[in-house]
Amino acid sequence: MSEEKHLNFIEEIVEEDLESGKYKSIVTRFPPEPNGYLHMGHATSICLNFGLTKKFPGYTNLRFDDTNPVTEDTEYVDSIKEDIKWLGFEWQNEHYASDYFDELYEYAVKLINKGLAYVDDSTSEEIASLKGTPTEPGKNSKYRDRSIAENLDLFQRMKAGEFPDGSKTLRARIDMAHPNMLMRDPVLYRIKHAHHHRTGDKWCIYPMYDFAHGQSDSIEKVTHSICTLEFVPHRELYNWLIEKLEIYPSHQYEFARRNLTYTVMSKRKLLQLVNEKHVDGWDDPRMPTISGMRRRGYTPEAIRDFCDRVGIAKRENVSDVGLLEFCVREHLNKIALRRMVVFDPLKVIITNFAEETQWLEGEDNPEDENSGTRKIPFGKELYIEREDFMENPPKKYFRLFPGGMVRLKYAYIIRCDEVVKDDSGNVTEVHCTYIPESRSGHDTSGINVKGTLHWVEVKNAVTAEVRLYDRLFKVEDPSSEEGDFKEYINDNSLHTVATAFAEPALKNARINERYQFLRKGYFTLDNKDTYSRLVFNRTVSLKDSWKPGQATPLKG
RNA sequence: UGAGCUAUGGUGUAACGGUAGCACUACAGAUUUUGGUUCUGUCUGUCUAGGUUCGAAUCCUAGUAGCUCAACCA
Repeated sequence: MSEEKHLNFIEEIVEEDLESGKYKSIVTRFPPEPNGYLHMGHATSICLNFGLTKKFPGYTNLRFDDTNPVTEDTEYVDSIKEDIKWLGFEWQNEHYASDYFDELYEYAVKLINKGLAYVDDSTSEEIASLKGTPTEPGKNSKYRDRSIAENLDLFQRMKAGEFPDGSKTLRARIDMAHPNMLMRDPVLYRIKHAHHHRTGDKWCIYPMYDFAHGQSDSIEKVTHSICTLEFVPHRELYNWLIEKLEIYPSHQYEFARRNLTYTVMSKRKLLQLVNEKHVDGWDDPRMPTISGMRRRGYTPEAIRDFCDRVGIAKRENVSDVGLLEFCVREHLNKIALRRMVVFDPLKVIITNFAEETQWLEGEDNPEDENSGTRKIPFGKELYIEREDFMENPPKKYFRLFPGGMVRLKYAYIIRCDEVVKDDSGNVTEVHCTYIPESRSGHDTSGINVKGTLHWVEVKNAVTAEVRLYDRLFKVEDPSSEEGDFKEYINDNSLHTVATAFAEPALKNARINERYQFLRKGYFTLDNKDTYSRLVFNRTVSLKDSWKPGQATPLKG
């Protein structure tokens, strides 16, 4: 009884409808248009629609809203299906609005017969100018009062291909003075002699969104048709058509689309980024697309968790991408294999260590009792991170400095004895001694050090390319800034480390496996560019709460 | 100058006439062989003005602000 259920407003509606007996079970649908790739905004909708029928009895369909053949393609159909599956959802039925073209045509004839639709010969410019404006009523088209017989004949001939593109439309006959502009005799059908990805050349007239979406919902007996806020004005037309057509009454509900800080979310803008080569493609790891996030190493669990935490409401919002990153870190912390990789090497010579390599053991994941261990080579010559050494450290510097001691993770405590520099004063090598009694797990030295560093043995190191991603934009909300959103692109959103040095266990890295490079962040193998070499994408950095002091950093 | 939608900390979201809560962020501390993780604590909020009520974030009225609508796109 003490269970807390923070239902969002749509779940509340569903719960009421179920409790009142209006429905025994519900039907929802995810209705993408196959003209682009899915992004984080779609993920919200997917989680909502599919989540509803996980929480309540019923099922969810996948339906492609493919009513505009000139922009749509099977390539997108395939990617959309892959993305939904990857996110972890299964649809009950796979439908296409184009499957209903025959029924839709009959619906149109029915409307004509009721005197509720007419064929208009006006050009699109004429239709636009007679439409009025939000503050002024529109005017009737001179074709508005054609006889039913003439409309029937004309519409049939439109279908038969007798007229060229754009020469005629079928319009609903509602009210040109209606305060809702969508009710001012909306276009229902237009002529397009275009090849459709599924129906081929069968049709040369295609229904508009408003004459396909709601009707498809109705045909599929969708109970709760959920869409975003910009469709609110369409609801009146949605209901009008269902009423006049006397078909199954699906109901439309609207929620606010999800925006994320430091990115853009409209298909149009994402397409621009792709076309103008600001990114590497739809699946560039910096893109907020599902495929981009997948390539970057985000997990479906993390994305679903994010959608849950962020919730659903009706007000405009821009969610903090930091929360998404939090969800990603939280999941990855539990599953990622720990490995050591040095990005910017500084050579360390352990002067009192033997020539032979010693193989040490390291746990794969301290957060997971069931995870295994791997062997790590330790030797006389090591690499540490250049930024982990400072000749003149600030206060509270836990890392290595002359005379200072640190632990090398999984290995020994070392003390820095000597710094070797080149002619221009850059540090080229650090000479250290190790404390033999300080081996990890067998430490009897009694020495306590503050810092623990990651490292890689030179002799057995494997090389890898590492790609470090940052936010795609410099400002939180590029779309709301002055001027073009592309002016705010972050030029440093990708930093490539051409040659990083990794411990040998990473030779066997597998696509889809997640790694935590100790003290560096979470990484995964790139799913495209890894053929003969290792390429890692940084999924997200580790949280870093250390604020460097005022001392000057090591140069070089 | 029409119609519609929305206003709760920095962000997102609860509270359904009865103690404004949760999460992220930020900050402080504890623990730590990752300056990670974990744990503890702190800061910050009901758009404005009236009204109804014993009591209002919630209901009413009027403002204000933001968003949407004039594609043969979805």
